[in-house]
Amino acid sequence: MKDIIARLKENGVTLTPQRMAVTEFLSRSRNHPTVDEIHRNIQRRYPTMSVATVYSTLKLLKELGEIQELSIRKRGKACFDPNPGLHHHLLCRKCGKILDIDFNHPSNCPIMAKESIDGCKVEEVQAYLYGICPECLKKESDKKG
Amino acid sequence: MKDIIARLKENGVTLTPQRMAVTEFLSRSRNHPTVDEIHRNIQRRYPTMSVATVYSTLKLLKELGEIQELSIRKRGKACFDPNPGLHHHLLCRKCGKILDIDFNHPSNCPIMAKESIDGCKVEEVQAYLYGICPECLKKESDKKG
DNA sequence: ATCTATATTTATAATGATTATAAATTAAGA
DNA sequence: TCTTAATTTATAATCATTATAAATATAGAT
Ligand SMILES: [Mn+2]
Ligand SMILES: [Mn+2]
Ligand SMILES: [Zn+2]
Ligand SMILES: [Zn+2]
Repeated sequence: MKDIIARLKENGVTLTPQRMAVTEFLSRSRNHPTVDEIHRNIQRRYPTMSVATVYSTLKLLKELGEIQELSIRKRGKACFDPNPGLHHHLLCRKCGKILDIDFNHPSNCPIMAKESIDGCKVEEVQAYLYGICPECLKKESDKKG
Repeated sequence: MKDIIARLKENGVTLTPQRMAVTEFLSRSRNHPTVDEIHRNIQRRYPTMSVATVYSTLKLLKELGEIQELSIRKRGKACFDPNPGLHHHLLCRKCGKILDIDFNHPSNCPIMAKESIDGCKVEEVQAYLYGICPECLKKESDKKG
């Protein structure tokens, strides 16, 4: 958190209260919030906060490599990940939660090698899995006995 | 092609000229066309073809597992893949082409194992890579000498 | 072949997340 | 404090997709 703020300053970013609020909210976040969720949460303490500013701040943070954007909800809202590092995600079809999928060794997953695949230069990877999360699987098996 | 038609019949699908046209166009396709591209191409021979029917036919083919939909162009148009089997894709940032990325052995890529990862039941996988295709890489290196 | 009920297609409007715009406000530096 | 540039805000525009309802086509029965 402190780090992000420091890096933003280094990059000459004006640290407005709105930008601080978005950055702070995201870095606290353990899930992958949407623009709406971010906006609503900040508005509770900062009623004049506009959704346009949330968009612009997220764009800024993304361009600086501090966060990443996920398009896992195909035509739905984008979600934002305070962790910009390469990892995969699973969208649970029962509860809608988005889980981090980490292959403990990047070497286990060839698309995490980045660099070059099939003669293509690979600059970004988004791997989206769709299925059912452990919690929902448990609920299902409990119901069935 | 003949196979798809046969399977559609088996599933009790009414084979209208419009549905035939979409199915035929897709199965001929070696790339990953958008709704627009499909519509425009069919309209040349079938001027009354509506875009709504392209949408509805694609939905049908997808539900029957004959094609798959890609959301690799994040907030842009969806593209459709006549090959419903699991494989990855790369979107070239220079030319916009979408390439198939095939790891020759599915065992090389753990997210192709499907079944279960990290206690999650995995039902679908979409791996989107972003970068530069071999053709565009060549053009770049040619320019530089 | 004709009729009828059902399914499909078509044109059109509605949706909804995101982006663009321009006026109002704020921040930074002189 | 004053001035200029950057940022925020409210609002409108965009655009792929989905919903709707009337028109048309299909399939099965007569
Ligand atoms: Mn994540
Ligand atoms: Mn493909
Ligand atoms: Zn779940
Ligand atoms: Zn290319």
